[in-house]
Amino acid sequence: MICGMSEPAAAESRDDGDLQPEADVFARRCTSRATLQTVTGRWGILALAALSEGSYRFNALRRRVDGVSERMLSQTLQALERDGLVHREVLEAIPPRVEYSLTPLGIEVANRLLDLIELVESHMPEVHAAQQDYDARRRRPL
Amino acid sequence: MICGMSEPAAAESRDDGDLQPEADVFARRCTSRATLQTVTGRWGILALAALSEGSYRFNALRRRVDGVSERMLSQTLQALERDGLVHREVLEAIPPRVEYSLTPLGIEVANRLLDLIELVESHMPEVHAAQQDYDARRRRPL
DNA sequence: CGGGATCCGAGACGATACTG
DNA sequence: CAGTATCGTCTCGGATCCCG
Repeated sequence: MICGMSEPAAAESRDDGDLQPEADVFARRCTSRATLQTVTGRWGILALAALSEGSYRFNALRRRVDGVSERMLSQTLQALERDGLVHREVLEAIPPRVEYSLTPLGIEVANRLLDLIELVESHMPEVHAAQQDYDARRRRPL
Repeated sequence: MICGMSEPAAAESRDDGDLQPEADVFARRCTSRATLQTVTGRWGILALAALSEGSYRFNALRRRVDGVSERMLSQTLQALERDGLVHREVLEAIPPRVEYSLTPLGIEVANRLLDLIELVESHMPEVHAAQQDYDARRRRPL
């Protein structure tokens, strides 16, 4: 089973969404849902999208992803590295130098994200119109 | 400019990421980033993915998206409706009946999300292997 | 330069109760 | 059935200080 999250001794197989042969994001405890979150999280998307342009050093990436704090970028990169999407290479030098780049899987994921980003960006006028429409209708329900 | 968020009287144009002719998720205050978050948020993805299977009523959708609370589903659907991705239709009847479905734009977005979901699900074995590798290396740094 | 450790507020989230 | 309201919890995320 792909969905399994081998927890030491908590909540054994009384669930039904746990015995599936394949990953299913709709199942509550499926690990694919967690992975999807690290990928689509607030900073995960942007980090992957930025790294799809090429490798970055920590602070360069921080400047590229406008608004991210050191802490969150560090956390995000660790999560992405753990899931095998980002490769971290420490270059022995003074001052320290660390290069981040995408793994093959990371590239695949990033490509999908870029598709999505491009789609959303190109349709922002529609979205803004819908928002104004919605907000107007909510102030005067009818 | 697409990135603009017309705020009454706060933080005028001393920013640089605000005068662009196009949307850019990398810019801190770009509205496309917010939209991307409602779309890729924890429940947003799953709601859109579920609705790509066809229209759903509120509680049916709640059952489909395993683990979501009434509150969060309601919030998520409102955000998606506001951005013009989900259509909400109230059928006058007793008991009340509300159908949720995707708009044309919502379908486009959902398709991209399904691509991403499928990719992630199919690579979960790789991800799990990477995680175990990472965790093992962190316990014994070298 | 590339982070880790800590503190703390804001918002996400879930459970429950209530309404039309 | 389809939500809203309220509350308490808990994680996210920013600011700051610190170290190699």
